[in-house]
Amino acid sequence: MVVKNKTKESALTSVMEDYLEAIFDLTQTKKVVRVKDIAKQMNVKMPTVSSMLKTLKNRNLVDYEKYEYVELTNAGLKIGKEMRRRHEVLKVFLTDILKIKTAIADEEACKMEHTLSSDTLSCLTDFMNFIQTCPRAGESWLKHFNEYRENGCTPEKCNMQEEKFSKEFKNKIQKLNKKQS
Amino acid sequence: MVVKNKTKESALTSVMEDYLEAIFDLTQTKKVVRVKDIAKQMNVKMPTVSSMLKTLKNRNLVDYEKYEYVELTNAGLKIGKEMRRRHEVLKVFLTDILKIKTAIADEEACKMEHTLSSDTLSCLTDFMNFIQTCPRAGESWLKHFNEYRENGCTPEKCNMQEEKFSKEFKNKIQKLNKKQS
DNA sequence: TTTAACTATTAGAATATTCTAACTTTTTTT
DNA sequence: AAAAAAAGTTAGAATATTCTAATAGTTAAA
Repeated sequence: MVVKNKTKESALTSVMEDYLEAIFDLTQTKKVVRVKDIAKQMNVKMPTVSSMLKTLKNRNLVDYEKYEYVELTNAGLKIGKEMRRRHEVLKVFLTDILKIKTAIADEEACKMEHTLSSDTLSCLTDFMNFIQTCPRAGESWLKHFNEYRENGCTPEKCNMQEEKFSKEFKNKIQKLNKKQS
Repeated sequence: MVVKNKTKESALTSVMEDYLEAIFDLTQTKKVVRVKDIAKQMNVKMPTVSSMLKTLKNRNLVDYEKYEYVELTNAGLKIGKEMRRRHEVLKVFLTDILKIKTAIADEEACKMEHTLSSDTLSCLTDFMNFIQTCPRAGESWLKHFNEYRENGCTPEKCNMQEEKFSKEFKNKIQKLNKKQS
């Protein structure tokens, strides 16, 4: 009996990427990852997870045997981690620059992370780095952006004190720059 | 014989939105819109368009009779136009702020326009308005962002001359604020 | 250790989008 | 107007993702 190696070489779908990210996230939190956990995280039913695990296994992205724990292969880990990084970049932009609420920012980041090329994403991190570094921007500048949003138009308040960002914010952005780790 | 009104009330898929935007774009350029034009614009084959037109017709988003021209209904027009506006907002952000090349910006905008909520999108326009209005930002500030990208780190160049943006840029952003028109 | 409660799998169906191949209508050319 | 070309349609299949219902393993409790 001939058993074919069914590795598909076509591009991953964004749904597959979502599953890899979800599994990656779960391995950070839990000791072991199970079908049920993934189903909950992805907001789908268990049979859906079973079938996706088959797909991911065919592509050598997960190690999985029926009824056992789910583990990412190196290839799967790499993708899951990268999706997580993208998610974080977008989330920081949405929450810390655009001042969007965390819950919503998470949702939107989740959808955007698949659509943006890594080039665009690195432009965005550069932009955030720049905002953080440039003496003409700074924290008060962003604060004025908020006032601007709320009151309409008060840009004359943006005066010129040189100002840096908090260490927390800097660290946050710093981390986003690393592609591998 | 009973003929059901097959209007579906479930949410539009992003593919449907793409088609509506494509048809809207084509009506701006061409006198009449045909299946062939949509197929070209969407990069699909004609039968795919035929079948999508049926779907959109069932939802009362297009007026279409076999072999005739395609027209948007008011409902379809509204959606097509809104998708176009979203596309523009994102494209301006990508090209004018992040300095991404037009062709790539178009691609990415096309994918992002479906994923962002209108709240987030309006935060983004606010942000662009603010950058354009705030005396601490301005055109030279963005220029320094570019230098920053290329050379690594030269934010000390961001000094304090008050500076406004060109009228072209202002107009561009101004237009993006109107939701209806 | 047998039962009960979870957890997970298979089988089969539904939806959405796309394609190719074959056929039909419409338009243009000779 | 007949033939050729272009445009459009239908039918049928493929892929990806999801679901429900029914079944089967696994673990914990009595």
